Amino acid sequence: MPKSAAPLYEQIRQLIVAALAEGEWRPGDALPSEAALAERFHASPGTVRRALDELTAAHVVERRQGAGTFVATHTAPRDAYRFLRLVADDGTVGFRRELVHCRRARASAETARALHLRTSEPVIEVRRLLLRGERAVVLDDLWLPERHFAGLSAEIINEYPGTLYALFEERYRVHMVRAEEKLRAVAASAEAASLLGLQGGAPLLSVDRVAFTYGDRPVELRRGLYHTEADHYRNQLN
Amino acid sequence: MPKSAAPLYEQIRQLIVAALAEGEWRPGDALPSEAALAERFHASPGTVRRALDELTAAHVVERRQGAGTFVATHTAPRDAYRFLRLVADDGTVGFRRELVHCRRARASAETARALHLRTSEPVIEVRRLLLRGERAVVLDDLWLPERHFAGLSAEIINEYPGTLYALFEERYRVHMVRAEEKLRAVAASAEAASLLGLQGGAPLLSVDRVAFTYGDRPVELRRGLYHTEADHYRNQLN
DNA sequence: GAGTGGTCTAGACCACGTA
DNA sequence: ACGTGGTCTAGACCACTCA
Repeated sequence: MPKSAAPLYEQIRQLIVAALAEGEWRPGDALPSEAALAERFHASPGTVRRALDELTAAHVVERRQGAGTFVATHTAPRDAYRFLRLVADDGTVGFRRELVHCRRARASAETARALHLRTSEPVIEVRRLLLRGERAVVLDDLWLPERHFAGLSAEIINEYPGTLYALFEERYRVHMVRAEEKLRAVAASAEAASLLGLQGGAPLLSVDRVAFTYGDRPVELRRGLYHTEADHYRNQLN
Repeated sequence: MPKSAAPLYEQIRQLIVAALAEGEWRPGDALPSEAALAERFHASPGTVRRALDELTAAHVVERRQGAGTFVATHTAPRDAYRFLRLVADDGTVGFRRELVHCRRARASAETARALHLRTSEPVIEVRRLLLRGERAVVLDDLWLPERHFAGLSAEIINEYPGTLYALFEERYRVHMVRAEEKLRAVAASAEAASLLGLQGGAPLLSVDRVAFTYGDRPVELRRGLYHTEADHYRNQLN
C-alpha cells in the first residue's frame, strides 16, 4: 500500500524498536500477539510476522511457540554470556568475577568519540577481573556514560548476582542489543601483567568493544585483555 | 503436507544444498526461478521462497531482483575477502600476496582430526604471506586434503590472479561456505618473526580456521599469524 | 480449551534487469 | 515486453503452552 521508501515490514520493525527504546515493553515481557500487532499497525499478520522474524534473528525478541513473543533479556541464564566469545580449550565454562574498582571519571577523547559524548563528560570507569580457579584470565576496563548509569558503585556491582549486562538492564533499563569488537595481539603492560599474574610483555588478546542499545545508540566502551594460554576466542564466519 | 520431522522448507533447503554439492549448479550460475523450483519440489512458491531466504542469509545463494537467484561465489570482487576479518586501522584495504611454498605432506594428527582424514593421509601444505607495501602483515599456513586438491602447485597458485578460495572454486570445484575460527595471542616464534620481519617474541594474533564446503564437510585447515600493529580483526556480536 | 506462534498455500501487484 | 525476485495480503491447519 505505502509508496514510501522502506517496505512496510521494515517500518513496523522500526516502530517496534522505538517502542522498546521508550520502555513500552521491558526485557522479559511478552509483546502483544502477532494478530494484535497487525491490528495496531494496520497490516496483515504476515507482514508483522516478517518484522518479528528480523527482530528474532537480531536477538531483539525471542519467540516461544504456544506462549508468545518476548523481549530478549540478558537476565536469562541462556543469554547470560551472549557477548563473551572466550571459551576454555577444554570446554570449561563460567568465570568467577572480582571487582578492582568502580569510580567516576571524565571521558577521554577516545571514549567520547566511541560513545558520542562531549570530551570530559562524566563517565563511570569500571575495572574487573574474570578468574578461573585462582588464575585471572581476563582484565576488563569499562567506560559508561554517567547520564545512563547514575549512581553505579562498587557496592551495587558486588551485591548483584548476575552479569553486568543483566544489572544494567534491571537497574538502569539499558539493554545491550549488539556490539562491535576490534581484536589485536598486544604485549602486556606492567600494570596488566601484575593484575593478571603474568610477566610483563606476555602476549594478550586485546578486545575493544562498543556496545549498542536500541536504535544503535552506543552506551558502553570496554577494553578486555584476554590471557589466551588455555582459552580462545571463537568465531563463526559466514 | 508431509508429517515427517523437518518442515518442508527445510527439506527443500537441504535438497538444494545436495544439488549444489553434486555440482548441478556451479558458483555464479543462475538457479531455476522460484516458480520452477516450486514445481520441481511440489511445493508452493512461498515455501520455496523461505528455503531460498535461509540460503541467502547463509550466503549460499545470492538474489538479484529482476535477474534471478545465483549460486554464491568467491570469484566476484564483492565476495573476494568475505572471510578475511583483518582490516587496517586507517581503512586501507587489500594485500599483496607472496607464496612461500606449496608442497605435498602427510596429515598430522591435528590436521587429520580437523579435516576428518586418517592420520598421515596425503595433504598439500601451503605457506604464504600477505603484505602491505613492504611490510608483511600475515603469515598463513594451509593444509588441504590432496584428494580434493590434486595437483595444486606453486605454479598454479602464482599464475592465478584471484584469491585462493576463488582458485579452489574454479579449478577444484570446492566452494567454501562457512568457517570456524579460534583466536589467540601468541609470541612470535623465531621462524614466524623472521618471515614477518619482526623480533622473536613479538605478540601475534593466531587465527586457526577450519573451512567447510556444502554439507558441512571440512576441506581446509588454516593457521594465520596476524601482525596487528596497524591492523585489527573486526567482529560483530549479535 | 483457548490462545499463541509455526507451516503452508494461493494469488495480486510492484520494482527491477535484460534485451 | 517479459520474466525475475520483492512485498503484501488472506486464510487454513498444525503444534505447542498454559490455565
